[in-house]
Amino acid sequence: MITQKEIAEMCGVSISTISNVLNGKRKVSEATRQRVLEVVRKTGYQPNYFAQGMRKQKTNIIGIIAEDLIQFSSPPIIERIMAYCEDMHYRTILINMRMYDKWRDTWYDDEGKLQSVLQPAIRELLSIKVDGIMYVAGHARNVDCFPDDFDVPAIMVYAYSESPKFASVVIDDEKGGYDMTRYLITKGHRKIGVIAGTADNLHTQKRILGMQKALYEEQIPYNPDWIRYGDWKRPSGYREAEGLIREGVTAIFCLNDDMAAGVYDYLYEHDMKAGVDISIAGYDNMEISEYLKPALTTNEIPFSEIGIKSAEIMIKTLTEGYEVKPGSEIIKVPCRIIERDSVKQI
Amino acid sequence: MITQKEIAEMCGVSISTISNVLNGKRKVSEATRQRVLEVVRKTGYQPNYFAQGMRKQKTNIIGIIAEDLIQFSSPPIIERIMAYCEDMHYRTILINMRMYDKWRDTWYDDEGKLQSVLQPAIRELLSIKVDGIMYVAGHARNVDCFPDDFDVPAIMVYAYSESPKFASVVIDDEKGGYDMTRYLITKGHRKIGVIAGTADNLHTQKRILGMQKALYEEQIPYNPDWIRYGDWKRPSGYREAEGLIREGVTAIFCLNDDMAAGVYDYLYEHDMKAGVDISIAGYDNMEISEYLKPALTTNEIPFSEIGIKSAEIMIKTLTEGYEVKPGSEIIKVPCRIIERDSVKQI
DNA sequence: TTGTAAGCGTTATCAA
DNA sequence: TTGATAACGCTTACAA
Repeated sequence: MITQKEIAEMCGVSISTISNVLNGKRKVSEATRQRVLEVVRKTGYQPNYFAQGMRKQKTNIIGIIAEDLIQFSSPPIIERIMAYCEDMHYRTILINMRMYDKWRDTWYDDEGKLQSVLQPAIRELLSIKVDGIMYVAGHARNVDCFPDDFDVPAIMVYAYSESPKFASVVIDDEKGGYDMTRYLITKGHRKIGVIAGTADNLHTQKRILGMQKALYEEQIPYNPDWIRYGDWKRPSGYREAEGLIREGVTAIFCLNDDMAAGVYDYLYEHDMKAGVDISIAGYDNMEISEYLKPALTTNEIPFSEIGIKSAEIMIKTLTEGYEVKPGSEIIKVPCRIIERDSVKQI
Repeated sequence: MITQKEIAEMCGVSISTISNVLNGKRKVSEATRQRVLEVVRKTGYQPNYFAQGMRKQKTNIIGIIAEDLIQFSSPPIIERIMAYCEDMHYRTILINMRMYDKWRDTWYDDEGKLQSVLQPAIRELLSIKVDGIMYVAGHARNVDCFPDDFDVPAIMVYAYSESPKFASVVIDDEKGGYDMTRYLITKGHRKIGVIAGTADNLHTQKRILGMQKALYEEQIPYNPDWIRYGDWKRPSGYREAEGLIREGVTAIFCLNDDMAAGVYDYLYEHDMKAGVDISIAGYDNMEISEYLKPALTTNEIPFSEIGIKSAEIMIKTLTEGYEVKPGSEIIKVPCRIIERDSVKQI
């Protein structure tokens, strides 16, 4: 690999001149400048990464730690972060902790497991001297990720930072629950059942809170019997559908699309049809929601916006020394209802 | 950040002793060894990445260039590559070219566009001095990626390398087409329609070739009228379904699940049912295939195996100086038929 | 406008 | 068994 020294020899100038041309730091005569650039281009010179990193403080690299690349939320978020950083001339480096591969469903709230892979990941990024770290969670919860005295700018993406020192970018679950409930009410529904995720989950809690607000505003009593808890998976949707239908609800709001698909399974088996015999709404706008029949009305999660927003904050912090105001920096990105054919007007 | 020099001072030894303890290269008295390790642990010393990289030739990093992280094939392949490398104590660094984001569907065969982002990506990895490069394509085709005189071990994943100097790990499309056709024949079908992808696509061509072989073996004439070309997207499945059904085929083999979903759309509209009125088979085993009703019988693409296999070859090349035998190194990983409810016995 | 030289943190070579 | 020192490629302060 060609070095500045070799270029200097070829051009008959000193190596600092080469460096100066390349970085445009000092006045260099136009003639030598052209000559140098010509040789640089011809030889395909690339600065040695390590030498540069060693010399400078900044690396212009932003480290991304993903809990799990396989989670459906991760690729679109990371894609946008990378795109934004690229536009701003920052490089990114991705560390995939592969939590699911390592521990299946058992890691969410096991601090020990998380820390055992997180700490090496952070150390690795620090030794690479990244300018900032973005933690991309697999789902919303409080994550205790960075110590309070962490001296590298860091952002929590798609989850809440335990420490108020770090900004979080999350979806607005409460508004999401509120909006969908209002939508169902607008469609004439007053007996609305819910198939929620696990009860201890933040998404679950906030969405139900939003629902309560919408019901209250319309003076519709909140009926706890109509709130059933699943486990985010399809069979639990199937399982809870029966009871809810027996209760006589006219609409079922599933807190994710997968459980909504489970409800569809139940309906299919009992010769019923979403949007005809009963109304179904989902959450996530996963690919499958467009393939269910009738297509599922659902709440789209704005992964792109989450990625962009979080990258924006990071770059702003880096370039303008933008400081996170303790406690105030939780950016909530709203979801968007995608109206399809599974909710009928009654 | 603490350095070897500081540790040396703390221990009252020279810095080369520290280095030797850390790398276990030379005999060091047990006493000093313990003392050094103690201080290292207490201070949380981390070797400076850049200094190390500058000094050593090897970095133990494998670079992954992804055409597009958003392609559904990419995350599972990359996940397995990362897992395998991690097990073998190699680090990975991922560059996402984001081809789709940049050019939508227009980049597949536009060498100029590809090279304009590929070359910087390769240069970046070379300047990081990665030990090897794995190119993860978004779909199968011949890719002209590395020059013949490329001196870093490189592997083409999920596509064919233009140059025989580099190993390729691909799916066995011909066998996939063959297997599914045989399966349909076993189920009693002799009039089998195909909704293929674009005609110039390698997946398309090889799968149809496999089908021909299976038909020939059973002495069933190949009827070109029953081969229709779509564009891999759902509406094209819908579009081609009609003609094929009019032709009186008893089964339709769709070369991806998305087009099979299009056929389902057509059936749904015409009050027909897959697995009852006609048999449908897909390809890919995308998530949706399990959600279609009746669930779609399809051919699963072994992303995990592709990832593992390619990573294995890379590590083997690196550690054993394993050399690619020109022309002979195309690893074909078989697909696996996932039998569901969309194909009936006749 | 250009060149010289120090220094970043590590490893490797050689000498002690 | 240990220590001094050169070298890796680059940036930058200072000298010319």
